[in-house]
Amino acid sequence: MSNRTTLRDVAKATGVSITTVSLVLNNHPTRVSEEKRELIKRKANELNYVPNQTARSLVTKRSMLLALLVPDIENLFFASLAKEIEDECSADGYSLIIANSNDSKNTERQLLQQFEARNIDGLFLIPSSESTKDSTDLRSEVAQMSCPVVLTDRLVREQWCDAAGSDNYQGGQLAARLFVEAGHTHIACISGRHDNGNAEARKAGFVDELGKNHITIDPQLDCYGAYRFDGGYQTADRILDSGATAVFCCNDLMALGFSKRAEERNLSIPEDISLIGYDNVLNSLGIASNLTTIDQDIPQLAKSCHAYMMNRIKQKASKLSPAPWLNDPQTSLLKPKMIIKGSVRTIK
Amino acid sequence: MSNRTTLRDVAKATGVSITTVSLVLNNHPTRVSEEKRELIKRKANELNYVPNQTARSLVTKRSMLLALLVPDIENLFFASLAKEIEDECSADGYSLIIANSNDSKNTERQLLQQFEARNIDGLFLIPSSESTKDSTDLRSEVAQMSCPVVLTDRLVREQWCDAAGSDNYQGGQLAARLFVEAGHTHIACISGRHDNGNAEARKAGFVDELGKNHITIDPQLDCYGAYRFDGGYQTADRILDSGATAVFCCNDLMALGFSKRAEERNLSIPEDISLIGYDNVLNSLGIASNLTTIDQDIPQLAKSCHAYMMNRIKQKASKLSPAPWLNDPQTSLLKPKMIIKGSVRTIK
DNA sequence: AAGCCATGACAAAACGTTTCACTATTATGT
DNA sequence: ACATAATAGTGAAACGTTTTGTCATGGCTT
Repeated sequence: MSNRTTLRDVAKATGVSITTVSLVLNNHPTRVSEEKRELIKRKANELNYVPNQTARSLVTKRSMLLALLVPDIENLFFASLAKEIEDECSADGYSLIIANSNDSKNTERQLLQQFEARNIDGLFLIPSSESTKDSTDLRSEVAQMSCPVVLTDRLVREQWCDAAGSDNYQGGQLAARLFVEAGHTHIACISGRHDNGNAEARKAGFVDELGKNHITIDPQLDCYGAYRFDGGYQTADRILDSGATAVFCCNDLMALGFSKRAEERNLSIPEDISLIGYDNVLNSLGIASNLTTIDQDIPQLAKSCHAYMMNRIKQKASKLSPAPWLNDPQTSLLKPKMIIKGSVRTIK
Repeated sequence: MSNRTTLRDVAKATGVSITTVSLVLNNHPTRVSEEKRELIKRKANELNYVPNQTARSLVTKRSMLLALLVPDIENLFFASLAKEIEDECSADGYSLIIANSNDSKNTERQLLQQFEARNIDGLFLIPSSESTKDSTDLRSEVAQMSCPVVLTDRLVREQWCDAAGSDNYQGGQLAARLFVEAGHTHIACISGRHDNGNAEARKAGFVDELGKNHITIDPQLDCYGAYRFDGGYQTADRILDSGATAVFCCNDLMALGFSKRAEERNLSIPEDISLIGYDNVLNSLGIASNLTTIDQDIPQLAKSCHAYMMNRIKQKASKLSPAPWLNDPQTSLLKPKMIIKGSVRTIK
């Protein structure tokens, strides 16, 4: 509205200059008598003065606004990540714009422009699947931005800016090791054909680790599905008919679908077949489950990203080079954690 | 950063005034020769000029920024709503700030202030549970805002600003009617003790409609649980032991928990007991399910809210009264829709 | 030749802050 | 009594836009 209280109004009401009011309300170290100080604060309160962040941004060149670009806010993993990142940011006085790219490279590009126009102070970027496959376009778009960018969750092959994600390869290895230690040799895997690299890495780690133990996956049992309930449900029959004793699903929803089908066939987990999922997402969905799965520490991931961001923001304030956040890019890969529930049986 | 291209830069590069550049780039109807027009646009592009929305906001008094305050972004319902609202807004050139109140009245208040400071053009507000119960505080906070507010999804008893939600009472009635028509008379209900009024309304509609058909719910079978999987799972035994033939769960997750327990006891749905859920959320979660449930048309809800918002924004631009969006508040209640799957059996 | 209109373009104010450099007043030291 | 220093506070520029009112030019009408 037009009639919000401004510094000028407060100044007028207290009989001092705008400068003084500004100085006092921002608690700047300046010489103003205690009485005036009190008076100004009181009046500002009375008049319901709220500083105009827009005007402030214009002169300070800091908007106190960060942005998070997610491929799909309806995906619980991203929603949780968004929540955690927002918590981190607001603890530092920043607001967060959350926007959806719908995993489209095009929307992604448009949103980067929008963010730039809004003078955000930093961007947490979860690239679209397409951009993870070939990041050259994204890279040049990011280079045009005038604020730090931190690649979040989804890494790209080339390392050209700070990035924090989860070590999916190692997660796959963990799953493999658990199966091996439990004595399984006839093992299946359900992954997806098209993805952003994360699930791919899970499978690679799984397969490689099995290989180290001289176990190979029967190509018949190397299944692909959508990353949803159906993906597990539909491929279940093939695996259940094969006599495999263990299945690794590249995410929990597929594992849930798999177990549903197993149940329908009166097979039980883990008595008849062992199962490992990925993401540890079922409990957050409110679905009680005994699925052994692999957890990505989302709060920790948020912390890492946020830490990178704050560093770059500080650095930017001090340096003069054009895009200091593209120098010396850091990457951190969080260790995944096995969450042991009851879905893996030891074979003697 | 400091070195973004400004209007001045473009003006200098083309040898015209800042005014002219601004006029041309905004496609204002003004008299500028075609050659200059082209030249300006070309140069602006070359220099990668991006208008500074902050500066623009300061003078136009429109930030093109809307905000959405949700109680819990990790709740799929809100996540979907957020996505839909964002889509609506960005189609109009607005950006959306999504923030989490964690259902805390306190955080809610703080965020309202933040939004105000940022000169948002409008706020979609999903009140905290506490505020739905007693909205007097919220009301006065909203009255302090200088932008339109639209109450979203969660209504408050007093109608003091535009609001759009779903008719939960009617949803409960739908469930009751379906059971009645299917010939059920021994009916149970699982709801939650503490909520924001929405699930309460569902239950009230359910109970009232049953009453009209001279059916009452045995107090023994009027159960309360948390609004999660466990809520249904834990109360299941009591209901299953009672000989009830039908259960209405105030949300899908409780229904899922209930059916899990039933399955464990080798009872099947709907052969042994009929079940209705609420929210139609399982399929969006990627969980295939045969649960008959009640759907809230989220895209439509988003459209309604957005329509209210755009009207109020227009109105504000034209009127001079202090807070025109508090006059003549509109409320719209969307009709819920029964999604028939296979979880209700007809008793002959 | 004077008046008028259309065209093409611009200067300057305004938006609400922050911040730098500066002034006016009073107190202190000698 | 004078210089110096500390105290209390202010004026004005700057941030990058939008927008209003004005100006210069040249062609057309009378």
